[in-house]
Amino acid sequence: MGRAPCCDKANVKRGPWSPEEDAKLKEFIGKYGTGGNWISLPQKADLRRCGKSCRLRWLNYLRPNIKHGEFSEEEDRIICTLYANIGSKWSIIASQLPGRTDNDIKNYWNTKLKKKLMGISNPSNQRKLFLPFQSSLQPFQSTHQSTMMPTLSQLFRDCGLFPTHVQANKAPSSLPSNYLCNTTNSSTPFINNEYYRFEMQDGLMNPGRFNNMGMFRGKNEAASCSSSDGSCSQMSFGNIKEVKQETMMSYLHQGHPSHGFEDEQKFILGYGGTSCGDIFSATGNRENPNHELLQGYDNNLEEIKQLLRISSSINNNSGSFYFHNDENKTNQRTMYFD
DNA sequence: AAAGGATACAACCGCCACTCT
DNA sequence: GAGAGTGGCGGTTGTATCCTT
Repeated sequence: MGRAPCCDKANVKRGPWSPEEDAKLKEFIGKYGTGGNWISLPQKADLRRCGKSCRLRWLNYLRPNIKHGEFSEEEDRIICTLYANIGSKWSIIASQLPGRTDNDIKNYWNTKLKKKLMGISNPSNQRKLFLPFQSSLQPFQSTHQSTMMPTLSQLFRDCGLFPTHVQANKAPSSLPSNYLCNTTNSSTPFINNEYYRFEMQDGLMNPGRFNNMGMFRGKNEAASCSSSDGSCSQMSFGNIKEVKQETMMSYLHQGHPSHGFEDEQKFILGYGGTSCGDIFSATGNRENPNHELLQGYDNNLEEIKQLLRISSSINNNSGSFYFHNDENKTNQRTMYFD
């Protein structure tokens, strides 16, 4: 037997509030306050409404100092930052935005902000994310490693991603085929038909919802999403990601199959290859010595972490980053979301 | 101009935690 | 300690409005 309803649903009005109802509620609370009991308030205020409905109407719409209308850039930033760190704790987020209600922020996130972040991810429309990477980044130089730089595995681990090693014959049968690299290229030194799954650590992000986060990178996937001028490469992660080692290593050793390694090594492929190889290293399978660093990204580490978290959050099925390098401005890189 | 789809936002629902008896 | 009552919260739905064809 379920619990009794908070009110007699047959005898309460539902749906949008009329101006008269608003006025009654406002007047009553203005005179008497809520009395610490929302359930009994409607009767006292002569409102045929559920107490919960009164509470919601007051908190979200009628109470003083409610801010309506457009969210500012600063508010966007705060919401993104907090969402990235604590998830959908709307009441906590609202507490950091005076005048905004949790409902407001939740609606704003679900209808606009999330799409805004996702929309700019499409490299084809070349819309920039809210924060372009524009800094004094140095081009990736695999021969100049610095032990001061964080490795990508560290970075991902900071964001709750960690690798677990899965043998091919133990790979789940439900593995979606489109995430497998079907290349038959056997010239790479790692053709063990091994898969790697990267999962989210519980607790860091919304537990349960993100518990199968992972990342992949492969010939096919990268080729399919590279920009036309070849200056854009991809690093992806999502819910169901199995990585074929062969695919990864082909990057490390051969470079991008469609663009060639030389052109992109210092900017993007170096980065992508780095990520794969470095994460592989956590399982003891790394062979390429030149993929250790996130060179040049140290100043933006927190931003990258934040973006990783946000992108993870807003992509239930798959997610991608695109690092775009403007060849005319060698120190400018832009990060796109998918 | 009309129809259908998309979007924005108010409101509702159900669960959980806390308090009181 | 148990159970009822209530507030608070996040997810979801309903609907008015806007946009596109």
